[in-house]
Order: sequence, then C-alpha cells, then structure tokens
Amino acid sequence: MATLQQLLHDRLAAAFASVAGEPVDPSLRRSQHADFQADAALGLARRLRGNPRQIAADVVGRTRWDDLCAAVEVSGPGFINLTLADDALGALLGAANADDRLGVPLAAEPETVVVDYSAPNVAKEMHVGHLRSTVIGDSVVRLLEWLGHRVIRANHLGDWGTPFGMLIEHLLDLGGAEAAHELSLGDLNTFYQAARAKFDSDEDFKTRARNRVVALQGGDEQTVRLWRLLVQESEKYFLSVYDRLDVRLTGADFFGESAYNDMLPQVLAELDRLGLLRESDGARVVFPAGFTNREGEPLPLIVRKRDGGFGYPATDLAAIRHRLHTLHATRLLYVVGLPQRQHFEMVYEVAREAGWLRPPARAEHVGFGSVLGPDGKVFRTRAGATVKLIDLVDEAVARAAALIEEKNPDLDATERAELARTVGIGAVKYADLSNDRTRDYVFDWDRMLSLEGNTAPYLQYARARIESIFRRGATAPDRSRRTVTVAAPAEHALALHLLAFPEIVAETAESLDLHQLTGYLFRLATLFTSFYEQCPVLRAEDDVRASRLVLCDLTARTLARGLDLLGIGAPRRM
RNA sequence: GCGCCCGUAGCUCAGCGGAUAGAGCAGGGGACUUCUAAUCCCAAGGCCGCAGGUUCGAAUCCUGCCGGGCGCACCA
Repeated sequence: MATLQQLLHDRLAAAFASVAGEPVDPSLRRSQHADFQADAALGLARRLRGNPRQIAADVVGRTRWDDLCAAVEVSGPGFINLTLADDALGALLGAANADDRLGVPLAAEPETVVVDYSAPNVAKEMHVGHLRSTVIGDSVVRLLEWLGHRVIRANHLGDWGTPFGMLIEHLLDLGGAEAAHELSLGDLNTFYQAARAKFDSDEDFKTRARNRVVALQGGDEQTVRLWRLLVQESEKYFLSVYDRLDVRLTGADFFGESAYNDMLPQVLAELDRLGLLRESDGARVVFPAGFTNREGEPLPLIVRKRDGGFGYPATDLAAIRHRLHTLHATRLLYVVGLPQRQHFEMVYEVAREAGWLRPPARAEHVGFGSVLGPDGKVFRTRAGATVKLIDLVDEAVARAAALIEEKNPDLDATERAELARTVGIGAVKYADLSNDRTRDYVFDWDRMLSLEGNTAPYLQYARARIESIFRRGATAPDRSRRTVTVAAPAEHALALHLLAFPEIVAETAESLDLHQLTGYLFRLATLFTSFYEQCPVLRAEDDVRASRLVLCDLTARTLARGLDLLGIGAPRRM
C-alpha cells in the first residue's frame, strides 16, 4: 500500500525527470501555503539554464493530477504547491481503515538488531541516570519490533569488577539472610555505601576485599556462590522496577558483563594475531585511528590492564564481536549517555579495524543528554543525593492519582489506581521522549503532568474522548468501511496528518529521534480536538456521521499505537 | 591544548538548505443549556550568540570568535 507521500513523490519525480532528462529529487515537503510543496524547480533552473517558474509550469503540465489533487499551482519563484483532493484523501483513509497496521508496512528486509540499554549495576540503586537509557531503549525496541525486525534486548548489567570484592565481604559480614533481606527490599544504596565505607576506612576489610576479588576471578566455588546471590537479588529488584515502569525488559534480557568473561582471552589473542595489539606502559592496548589524548598522542583503548585484568573496554569489544559474529546482528544500538561517546567511537573503530564491523552491519551510539533539576544542574534530591528511579515512579503515580481525583472523582478506586499508573508513568516517559535525545532536559513535574500542551496526559485525554464518542453513540468502529467523505477544513487537515503516520514511523526508526514521533502525535491530538470542536460526529447524518466515525477511530488507533511504541498506555476512559 | 554537544519568543522546546522562523507554557482577549471545557478560538510576543563565507536562496552548510556543558590510559 503506497503512502500518500509516495504517490505524490513518484508522480512528481516522473514529471521532473521528463523535463530535466535525468532523475530529480522533487524535494517534496509539507507546506504552509498548500498541503505539499515541491521545490526542485529552483535548483534545476541553473542547470537547465531556464526560468524556475517556467520549469515548474512544465513539470506541472507534464502529468495528470486531478485524481490526487484539487489544485496544483506554481507559486513564488518556482514552488509547486499541491492541494490534495478530498476524494483522494477519503480513498486513502478507507485503505488505512481496513489495515491493522494503519498503512505502516513491515520492514522489507528485517534485520537483527541488538539494543544495549538500561544497564544497571548489581548492588547499586537504579537512579535517574538509568531512566533515559531504559525509557529510550524500551521505545526503540518496541518501534523496531513492530516494524518486524528481530530485536535482541541486551541489558548490559554491571555484574563484574573490583567492587565485588568488598560487596561480597560485606555480604559475609551481614550474613546471607540479612543481606538477602536488605537487597530484596531494594535498599541497595545502604548496602553499597556500607561496603564502601568499610573499604575506605578499614584496612583489614580492604585486604579481605582484594583477596575476595582474586578468589572470584579464580572461580572459587564459595565466592562465586555469594556473587550469584548478589546478582540474583539485584536482578529481582531491577525486574520489579521494570515492571513498575511498564518496560519490556525481562529476566531473559540480562546479558551481564560477566557473560563475556570467557571470551576476553580470545579477543585479546585475536587482536594480537591481527597485529592491532600494542604494549604500552605494561598494558595491552589498541590505538584506533583518529583518536588523540591531551598531549596529542595516540589514544589507546586498553584491552588488558597492566595488572593483567580486563576492564570495560575489553568487555565492550567482546560484546560487539559476539553480537556481530554469533548473533549475526547488522544493527548495533547503544543507548548510553553522551559522555561515553568517545569510548564507543573507539570501540567501533577497533571493531572495524579488526574486520568484525563491516557494512551492512553498523553500530550507532544512541546517545542522550542529562536530566536536569529546576536549577539547571543534574537532577538530585534536595539533600543532594541521586534520585532513586523507583521513588520517581512512585511520585509520578501519586501526583497523577491526585490529579485524577480532582478532575474525575466519579471513577471507582480500582480504575483510578490503574489510571494513575498509566498517566503518571506515561507523563514521565513522554517528557523524556519528547525532548531531543541528545540534549539535556529539565525535569518538571507540573509541566509533564499538565493536561495542556505537549504532554502524555493531553494525548491520552484525546484518545479517551474518542472512545467516549463510541460509548455515547453505542456504536463500534466500522473497520470494513472503505470510503470516507472528507469535506470540512478540519477533516481535510486531520486526514492529511493521519496519512503521514507511515512516513513518521519510518523516519523515527531510522533516526531513533523519538521526539519526531511525539511531535507527530501531539499535532495529531491538536488537529483532532480542533476537528472535535468544529465537526459534530454523532449528530451528523448518514455518510457524514459514518465518515467522521472512521476519522475518530483512525485517530484513536494512531494515538494508541503511537503511544504504545513509546511504551505509554492509552486508557479508554479518564 | 584536542575532540564532541549546545546557544532560536519571558520560560521549556521544535525546525537543521527553500516562501512572511513554528509549538507549548506563562501573560492578554474571547467561547460551555450541545459527542469528557482535563478543551477550543483570537491577538501579542524573535538582531535564530557574534562576524565572515558558500548558495538563486542560510536559523539550517563552511570558517573564525564569544558563552555554556561534557570527554580526553588502566573506575564503569
């Protein structure tokens, strides 16, 4: 099923090609002066040594338009303005109505995509820093899965490294039962900080911790058992947070750093065999091309530390190799904060130099900025501590509950509680996703939970109002209806926007800029409410009523689908 | 010092080669006996950090400044 934009594009491209004698990108875009505009005549004018207006006129005259457009005019210095015919919009809406996927095609060539995201650390609390990675990663996963790709969720759990010496010793000090209790309560900060404090102040403890790391790395049975306990309890806790956040990560998605331990020596050996490995200050490193340090000298990626241990660069190399060679992924996504950009660029470069990362496979750092508090600094509690992710979720739900109580006291307690969850969590996720990923954003409860403006509740409310129309009319959506009458300006504008959904989804899947999708949905909701104010649905008659019901249904489905791709629920009543 | 990101309306942000730069919030003015007013409509609000350059055309691309954030070998 061709999209509206494709139909226009193809026809314009053919007309331009026949005028220019070569392929031309018609440069088609939405316009303020008409529904669409094509700007290619301006750029073509010099090459053809012609007048841009004349070229545009030739293009327009070269093909028929009346089946798609109500008006096609040359305007200004040579823009081609296209106004869609209501009949054409109606027919396309009819096709979308009959399609479960709202006109969005499955990927022609499904890929295997690994999405690396969330990545909390064992025995450490999840905090706002994990919010963006988790929320953005979850949306990326939903989007790519819906498009038919094979998506592997890789939760790169921090479950290995030197801190485990002190954590295990602290666990022993506490006793297994008490430790498990503390951890299962999600009181990870207390646990970690207590261990840290002893490590810093108690020489004896420090020595035990160091020995314990050696025992762990050596595979000492008792130590490994204790380590597993820590990992298991933490995973349980993380899963409860994911559940509260309504995120799709499961226990099967934990791919901890330790999972790559056995591969590290192989990675080292292979890099050596490929001649990429260098000895530097006792460490075994690779110098990827194009990176320099403070002094302008080549910057190394340390594969094996001077002390013989492997650090996170080694793990990342093992992971990228595994994802390419064993999982056969062609798209590797790393949803990790922007400060780690250079590190990942270095890992990718090494992977390219080693011949592991080759087209069509590519790796993308899906970087993101920080969450800031009202003061413009990194978001913290008033006391200056990092904000626990679970506390954030709880507060969002509590605030949403208060709001719902105030706005709609008629709902019964059960529905209200469920709604508070959907609205509260949706607000937090949407506030995150609606900002440009690469920029910092200011966390503001009042704004994200407002029913006005570009917020989740506003979109959810639009959806709920539509459902209310069907309830009030005691009628169900007619998905078999293939023709829709479009007449009023508000209907025309809404129709045009509904038909742009496939393009937006495709662009978002490519750029992974989720705010493109949120912007689209917000615009859809405003166009709908405008239509809602101007065009009575249930009181209209026959064909108009039926057509408007299809517009309502398509809008509701698009909103619900779009929100679902963002990991946000769309209640039928609120 | 080098590298990456960012300076757009009072505030929070879109736009990243095309016509008069758009939203939302806040502030101003209107609209509810009518499908959820948790809404809508109207008006107002801008040396797009500064200076050059490329282009038929620059907020958008290039260069240089100014201002802010982050990163730059054995913590992840």
